[in-house]
Amino acid sequence: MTKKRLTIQKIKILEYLRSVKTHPTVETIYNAVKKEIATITLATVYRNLNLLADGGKALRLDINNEFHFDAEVSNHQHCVCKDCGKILDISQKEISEYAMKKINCDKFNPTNVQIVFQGHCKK
Amino acid sequence: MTKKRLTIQKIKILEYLRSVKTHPTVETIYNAVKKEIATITLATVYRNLNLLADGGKALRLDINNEFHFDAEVSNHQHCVCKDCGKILDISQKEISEYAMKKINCDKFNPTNVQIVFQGHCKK
DNA sequence: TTCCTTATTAATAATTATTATAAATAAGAA
DNA sequence: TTCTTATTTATAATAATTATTAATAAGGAA
Repeated sequence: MTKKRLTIQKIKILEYLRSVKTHPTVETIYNAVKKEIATITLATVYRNLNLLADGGKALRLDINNEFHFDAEVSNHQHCVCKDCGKILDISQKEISEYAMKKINCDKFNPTNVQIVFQGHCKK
Repeated sequence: MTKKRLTIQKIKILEYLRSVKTHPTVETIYNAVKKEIATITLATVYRNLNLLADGGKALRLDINNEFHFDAEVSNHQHCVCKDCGKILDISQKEISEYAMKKINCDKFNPTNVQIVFQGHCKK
């Protein structure tokens, strides 16, 4: 029962994350928020992003061996280019819904799906 | 056109990976193969696993912020427990097939999907 | 408002995962 | 067997993430 406190660090981080439609890394978010809170540290950004993810207010994507965050938590999917690493959004709810509806595993209780298409982006 | 050479390191790594149905990390694979090739190094294991993944002979899964490898490359899905990090296999081809059939993005050419269910394992 | 408790932050160090480098080794063709 | 060079080993370097601790500040109580 630890009571959470609302800090400007939390506010600015979420504010930034909601303002972009990219899927920024912690480093990118850190650099952006630093413009408003000059003393903020990477550890603070990490901590708050993890809190957001744990609280269901953001997605934490494990892509290209680093974390990417996304404030859009509704059913959508991602495409990752094997060549350049770029991440694209897809919004076809039916794909995620189908997966959640069909999955059948007695040893596991699924709460959500992450669907990542791999391939090549047409530049 | 670099001609690949078949080394015992490559052979033993793939052999081990095919012998397990878990989703070992590089470290785990390294420790296992080390029992047969005492002088093998982590870098060699990394290099060969990445070659396997690039060659389509293994899956490289970005889970819990580290790589997990899987010699089973056919259409299957994974479940990751948010509590203990355990990875379970699901084999419902229709789920991946549906995703590949439905995806519609003019900016991207998908070659495969990785579907990861998140939730809680029933211990 | 002021005071108090303690969650949170900043600053820093430590850890962990992964990749790079260069000399030594060994596949496989000649 | 010899030769070329891809691969390995050993090691160092890098990059991402987490841990530690004293200082700060959120928010409830007086």
